Amino acid sequence: MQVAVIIFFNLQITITTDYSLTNYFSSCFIIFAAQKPGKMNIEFLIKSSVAAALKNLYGVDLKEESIQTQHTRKDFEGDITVVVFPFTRFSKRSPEQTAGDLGEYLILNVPDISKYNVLKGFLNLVISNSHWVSELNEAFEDPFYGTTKATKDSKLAMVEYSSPNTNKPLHLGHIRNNLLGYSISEILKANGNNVVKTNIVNDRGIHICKSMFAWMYEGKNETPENSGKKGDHLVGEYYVKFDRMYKAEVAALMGKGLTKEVAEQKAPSIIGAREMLRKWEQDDHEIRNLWETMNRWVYAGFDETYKKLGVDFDKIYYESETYKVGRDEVLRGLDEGIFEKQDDGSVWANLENEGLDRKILLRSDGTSVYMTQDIGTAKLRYEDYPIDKMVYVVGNEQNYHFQVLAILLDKLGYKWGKDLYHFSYGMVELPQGKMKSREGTVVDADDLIDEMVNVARKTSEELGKLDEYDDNEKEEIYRMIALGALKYFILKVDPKKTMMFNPEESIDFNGNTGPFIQYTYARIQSVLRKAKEQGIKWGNAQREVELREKEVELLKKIVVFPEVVTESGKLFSPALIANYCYELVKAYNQFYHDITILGETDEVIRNFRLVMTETTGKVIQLGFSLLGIECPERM
RNA sequence: GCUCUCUUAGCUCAAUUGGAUAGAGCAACGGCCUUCUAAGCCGUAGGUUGUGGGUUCGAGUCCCGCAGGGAGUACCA
Repeated sequence: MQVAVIIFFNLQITITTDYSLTNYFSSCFIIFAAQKPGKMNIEFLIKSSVAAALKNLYGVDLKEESIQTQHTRKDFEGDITVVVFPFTRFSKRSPEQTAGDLGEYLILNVPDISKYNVLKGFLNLVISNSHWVSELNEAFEDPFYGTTKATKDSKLAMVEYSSPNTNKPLHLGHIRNNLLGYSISEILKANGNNVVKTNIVNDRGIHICKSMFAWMYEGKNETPENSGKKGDHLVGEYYVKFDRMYKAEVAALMGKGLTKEVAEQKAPSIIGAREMLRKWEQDDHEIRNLWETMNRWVYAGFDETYKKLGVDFDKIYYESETYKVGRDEVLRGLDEGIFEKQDDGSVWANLENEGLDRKILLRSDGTSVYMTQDIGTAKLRYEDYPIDKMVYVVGNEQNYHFQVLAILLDKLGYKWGKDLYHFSYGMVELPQGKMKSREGTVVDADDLIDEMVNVARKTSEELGKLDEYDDNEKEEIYRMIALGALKYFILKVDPKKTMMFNPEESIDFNGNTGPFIQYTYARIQSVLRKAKEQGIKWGNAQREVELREKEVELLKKIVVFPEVVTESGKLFSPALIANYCYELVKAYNQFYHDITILGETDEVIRNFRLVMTETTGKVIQLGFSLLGIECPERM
């Protein structure tokens, strides 16, 4: 039986006036996976034994959580290290002596500890091989090793990601968002949560009106069908055309002596687009039809890109369906005196008491802004689902927006308002700096994926390992490798950090890359295939098998996988999974290089190596599935 | 201006959240395929963790100052 207890820490109650980011958005979705009864995790066992030792030796009561352990560094002998500095105040002895006391106690009381040594204030414990082997057997037997299945009663997390505007195609920035959103969802699932993946499509607003305006004036009835262009790209072209038109008009007006500010308001194209937005909100037939048509083109394009990326959604919200709910909420807030109306008719929230500025909620012409619809969307979602945790995967440029959103929802009386979690990730930069559509430096998602596939094809053909496959199978493998490279490259870096994407260097398949890890997986499958061909059968390893150093290292890497899954769930970090997979694979390749598997004549040892090989493959696949990366059987 | 944030090897990133001698990959140089997939393995070289102080048994990590990047502060989304 497997039990998972999930506890939500609500960190905001203590402070009433401080609305700083840390209070709202520090990771407050903390998961505790309970130990399986009878199968005590070794670190926990050591912690409780240390606690008992401290009580016994020095008469102090310390909780297990306050005892620090870590994996012993490679340069020292041992597997698990207890940090004893904090205990010297109780022992009134030197760190070395204290560590020695504890070591003696542990070796007498914990059978799985075979040796210990002391260095300064560090007590290094050597765990017996038989313990590691029995953990390996558990991993070997469990097809979902390291993960916890959700039940009907598990907590429900809703994860919003992607959230495109419908006026232009997806680019590199969206790719990071989509990969993070998908991966975070998988990681939360693996930690025993129910997850609803959702997408809010920003299908209405001034941006799409700009594309519509340009299409009406310059479009000549161009459609995806008659032009052969992908729908989202076509609409994006008109957005760019609008921008050019607008810039030219502003320049012309400034030439006539208007100031920049006035010219920007008086340009005919922007007035036209605004008029379209106003008509749209009034349900004008002609405008609505054009809007529907152009959005339909865009969705067809997006679907293609999502499919290529391998991401999906359980529930899609459209801003056009939620903004009214938001507007009603704002008007209710106005009635209740939470918000205020300015003379020109615009509605504002005054957040000066919270240390922030005033924020507009409705324009003077009555139309909604981004914030308005986000209020409505949030309300609808909580009506539609019994959400325990709402996660927004949105770039850190919107930190302020989400800080304000949480406060507004709180002011509107929603108790969950302050529990919204903004999973704030860093921007993607190019060697030339930020991506700018006007300067043509945007890396288009479709182009990038196609380019990655081309490189994968070329590399694979040079290596010539897939020659006996037919073309369809080959293309499928090229696709897996290309996406493996792209996804791993992006997910291996800490989501919070700004990352650099160099299109040339990112298309590398050697070293710390997705294809290297996929390659190791393929290699493992090859060994297992050969074993089967030779009629070899393998099963649970014998506990008393003799182990070589590379084997122990690999073994220890395999069995920390569950810990990594838990940690990545707590920290919302696919990067932890990615970096773990790399370390695991590195350990496997060293083992593979130095030690024969099928060539081993001692059947007990050969069996152990096969169990370890198969389990490594499984863990790679499980880990990569949390990143949304597939593993080919051959490459 | 104000708020937030970042700065680790030539480049791209790690560092078990305050622990031991700061690690990988790429790039450079040298070695290993008659043996389970060389998209691999091994080695050499590369660092005053931007800078100055502070906190303590211990700081890349926490606090304060300075320098330099980035983001936000819109009737944009």
